[in-house]
Amino acid sequence: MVTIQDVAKAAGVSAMTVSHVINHHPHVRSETRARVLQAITDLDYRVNVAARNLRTGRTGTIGLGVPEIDRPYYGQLAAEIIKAAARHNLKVAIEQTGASREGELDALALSRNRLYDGLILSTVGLGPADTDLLKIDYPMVILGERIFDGPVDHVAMPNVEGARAATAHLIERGCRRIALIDGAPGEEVDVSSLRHDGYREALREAGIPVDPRLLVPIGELTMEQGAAAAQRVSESGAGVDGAFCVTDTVAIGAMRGFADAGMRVPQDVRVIGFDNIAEGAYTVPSLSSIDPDHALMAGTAVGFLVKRLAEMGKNKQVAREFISRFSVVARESTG
Amino acid sequence: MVTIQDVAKAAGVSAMTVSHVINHHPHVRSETRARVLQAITDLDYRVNVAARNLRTGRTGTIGLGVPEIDRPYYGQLAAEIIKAAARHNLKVAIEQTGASREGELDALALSRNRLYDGLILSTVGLGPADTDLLKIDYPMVILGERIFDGPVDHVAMPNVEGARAATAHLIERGCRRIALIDGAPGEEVDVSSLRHDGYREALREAGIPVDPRLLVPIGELTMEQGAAAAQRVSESGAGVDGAFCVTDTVAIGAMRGFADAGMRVPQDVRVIGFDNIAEGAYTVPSLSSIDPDHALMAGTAVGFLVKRLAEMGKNKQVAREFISRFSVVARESTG
DNA sequence: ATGAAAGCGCTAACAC
DNA sequence: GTGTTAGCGCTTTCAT
Repeated sequence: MVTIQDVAKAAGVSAMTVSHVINHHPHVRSETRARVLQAITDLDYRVNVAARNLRTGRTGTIGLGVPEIDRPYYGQLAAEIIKAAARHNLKVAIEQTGASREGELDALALSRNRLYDGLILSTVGLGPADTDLLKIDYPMVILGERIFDGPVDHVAMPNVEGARAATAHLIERGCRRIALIDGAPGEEVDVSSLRHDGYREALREAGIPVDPRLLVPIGELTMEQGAAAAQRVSESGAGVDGAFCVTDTVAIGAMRGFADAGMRVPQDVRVIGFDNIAEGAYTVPSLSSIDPDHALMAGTAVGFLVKRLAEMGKNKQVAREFISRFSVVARESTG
Repeated sequence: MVTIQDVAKAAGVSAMTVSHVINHHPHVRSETRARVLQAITDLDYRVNVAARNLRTGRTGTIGLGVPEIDRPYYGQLAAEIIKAAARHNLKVAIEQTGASREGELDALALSRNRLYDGLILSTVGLGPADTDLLKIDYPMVILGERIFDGPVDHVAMPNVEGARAATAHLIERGCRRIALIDGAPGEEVDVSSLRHDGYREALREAGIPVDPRLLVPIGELTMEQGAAAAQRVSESGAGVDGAFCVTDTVAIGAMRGFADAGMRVPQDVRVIGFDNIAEGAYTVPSLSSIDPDHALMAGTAVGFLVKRLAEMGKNKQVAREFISRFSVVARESTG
């Protein structure tokens, strides 16, 4: 293995000078720099990342904690985050939390190992009760929900407003018996309950009462459970004519479930989701959705983290917060 | 920061003993071990991973190079690989190669930085011409295609056989004018050309001539291009009554394209894909596919890599190779 | 503009 | 079963 010493010897300088060249420090004569660069090329020298890490305390890698990387929404988010991180010369390691509080706490615990320079954590299981656990001196950005008051950076979706707009969109299209297919209510203030609030707001504004028979909670936000929920509400005799699904994944499942129940989308029942995953444009019928601008969220989250990294050791700054914009994407499923 | 020395002092032993305890070395008196563990707990000690890396030359992280993590197939593969790696206490960092030869070469180049202990690379752009570039002394597993003769481990799909079975399935269901929607032919022996071969074999076995008008190459294996291709072949007057799509993603797009062209699936045209991504079970109609057993492939790839890691420094072993099994998943799209 | 010294925290090799 | 020594490759500090 070629070390910085070998390069120094070959270039007739000290290891320090080689280090200066590698790290683009200014005070190196250009003639010296050229000699060093030549030696680096000749010997095919590569910095030993582990040694640099030990010395600098940085690893050049950030962690990304998501429920499961194979869910389309998180895959698309991860793709954007990896690209944004690359612009800052940061690598991204993926942790799968399994959408559980325990998994998310495990991801948090990693921070203490200083395996990564920072962590972007997409929470769905943690709640306000866990605020204290987030009070760690470690660069971290919580992604997805805005549920903690603690001094931690957030990049959030416009959950309530987006859900209200989605529901209002169905109402505009003539729906009056709108089902809400969302996560089972828990004690945590999570994505489902925020979108649940938006649904209720839109109904109230339109003067439509909430019918409990149209509230269909599911245990997991999967296509499978979305399909089962749609079938259940179709056959319940509640007279459903629209469905707001808490995520696109659930919505795609729901469209499948309605088809199985003999309901046509959008003629018999209109369906809208949330997230605007890429697949939604290609389903039959194509899926209307709320687009929270993934790329903007991903870029902002990485930007927040990079700022935190730069601030390490300095006085703690106030928590940054960003709530993404959204737009209603009307496609065939609400046509 | 608490170091191993601090723990040693607190426990009244040497740093070496603490190290032995941490690394589960056998020859430590259980009474001593207990004292050390107590000190670790009391001080909330964490190993400094960077220091350990420098000393051992291992990082505990492997790289996974995929075209794009937001494509369902790669997301599902990555999820399995992360789980399999976790069983060996390995973290996974994701590199996106953009499905280009350059991106894949970049991922390969990372090996020289020794940033990861090894690399699992899902190739779609590299070809036999790049064999020499793979002759590096670095633990690596090529995933997805079996196209190199070099001394590098492979985990491959049954591409030709799977494609033949998919096409044969369409023929069984009565199709005679079967379109092939696959990647544009290049010089590389890539996934498309292998599945192309399988398609031709099945037609030959059934005595059906290949009609060039039914061969629809696309530039990128996306839903968008799948949709465009389906529309094109529908409107070409070639009388298509079936379509084998090189991936499920393309097939989902193709079903959309057929719908846009006024063709009903499966009544007017039957469609089958390849990969059996989770979404295929929930499309309307649900998508028939070839299931190459992702979990088995992922587990085998990680297993190969772990074996290579264990062999580092020893004599080079012969390249391992594994070709996954497959099954035909018949759903509504070929009903 | 360049370099000498020191040491980041850990563990392999060996001694006892 | 436990401890001593040495050093992994790099960069911070400070000197010149």
